[in-house]
Amino acid sequence: MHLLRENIEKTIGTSLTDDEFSTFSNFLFEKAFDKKHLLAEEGQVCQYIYFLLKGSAYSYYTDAEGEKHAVQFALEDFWVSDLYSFFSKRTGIYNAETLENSRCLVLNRANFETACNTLPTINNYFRILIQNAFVSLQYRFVRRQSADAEARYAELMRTHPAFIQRIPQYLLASYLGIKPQSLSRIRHKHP
Amino acid sequence: MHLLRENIEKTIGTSLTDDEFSTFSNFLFEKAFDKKHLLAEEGQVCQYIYFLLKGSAYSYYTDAEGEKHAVQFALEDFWVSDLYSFFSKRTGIYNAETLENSRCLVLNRANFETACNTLPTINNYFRILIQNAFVSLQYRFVRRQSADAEARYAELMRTHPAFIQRIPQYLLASYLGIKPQSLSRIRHKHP
DNA sequence: CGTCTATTTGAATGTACTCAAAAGCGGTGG
DNA sequence: CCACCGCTTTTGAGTACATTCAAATAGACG
Repeated sequence: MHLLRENIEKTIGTSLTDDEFSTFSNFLFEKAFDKKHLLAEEGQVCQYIYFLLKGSAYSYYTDAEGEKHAVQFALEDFWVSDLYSFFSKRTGIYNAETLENSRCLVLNRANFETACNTLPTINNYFRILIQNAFVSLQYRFVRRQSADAEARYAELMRTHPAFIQRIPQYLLASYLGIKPQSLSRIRHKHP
Repeated sequence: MHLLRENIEKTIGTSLTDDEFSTFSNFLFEKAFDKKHLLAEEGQVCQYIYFLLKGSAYSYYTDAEGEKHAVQFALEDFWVSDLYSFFSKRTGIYNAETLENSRCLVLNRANFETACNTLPTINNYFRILIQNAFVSLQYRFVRRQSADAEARYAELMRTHPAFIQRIPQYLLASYLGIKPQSLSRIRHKHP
């Protein structure tokens, strides 16, 4: 729980009062999930977002051929969900699932909206969080367009070494937009 | 100006009071720009975001080889800027420039922050705006990973016909992550 | 252990790229 | 007005990065 408080304070750049945080934390509940548990499912309207206290998870997109494409990885201190569905209330197009046994703080949409509308600090927190997510994704996108697989992998190693350690290779490949065979060849060249 | 008000009301799903809107509009000023005017420049900290009242603009990333990659197009009713730099206050890595002679509403960062911190409705507006931008970009990203150039172009035609009309082909190609020659070949096949 | 999943390696293939050049379009000035 | 210039689009031929298909090896889990 204090992991979330730290995350909020780090994100907005100021401390929370105990009161503010405790008000917000009443909107959340803690829950443990087994490995491979589906947190969000394509075809369902996604009702929750999850803050990882322990463990790991990822979200992915399944294309028409049934191929899965990793969208986001979440380790401790990350939020994960199908944000498309959560924000738009529409049928989900992504899946999210745990990679390890995990403990999460869970926030449902009604509470998310109430918190945003009644706690300016929290509204701010989520605005900044999503701003950061947006600029990160935009950068990942332009690198996907402009750099080859080898350079993108090198960049991932540099910026997210924890992913390389904890996420299986075929998912890292998918995240980079290549096939597991290609990533294996890249790793072979650069030990 | 009323274009912005409509955009806000459409985005947050409720109307603004005249008072709220007029308070917010005091943070903005209107400005005309010639075609090819740089709105945000790589290497500079980006101080403004621009809401297009008339005309068009786009943002792009320049890679190590000097190749330009279109990141976003903006027509009337769109915001455009280097959001990475604007939000983070860091040296910009994107450029933004007008494609036609344009009129914009300009919002500087200090005013953006003041507006977000003093006008809950506006904070909400920008949070939802960026949420929408995020989910759109995420979808564009997974389609980049999972669909070939032809399918991505067909999708762009369907979802953003106005882009096809008003944006030069070499920029559309770049936006799709392909070369102008390739887009030309795709268009040749599918008239 | 045995089975299932993940990773590695090899060879052939394909989508989009590069290089190259021609044709089309648009604006500018003589 | 049209001739010219620069920029955009088209078309052709050869190429490359990553893919597909295939199979062997390695690793994880019950």
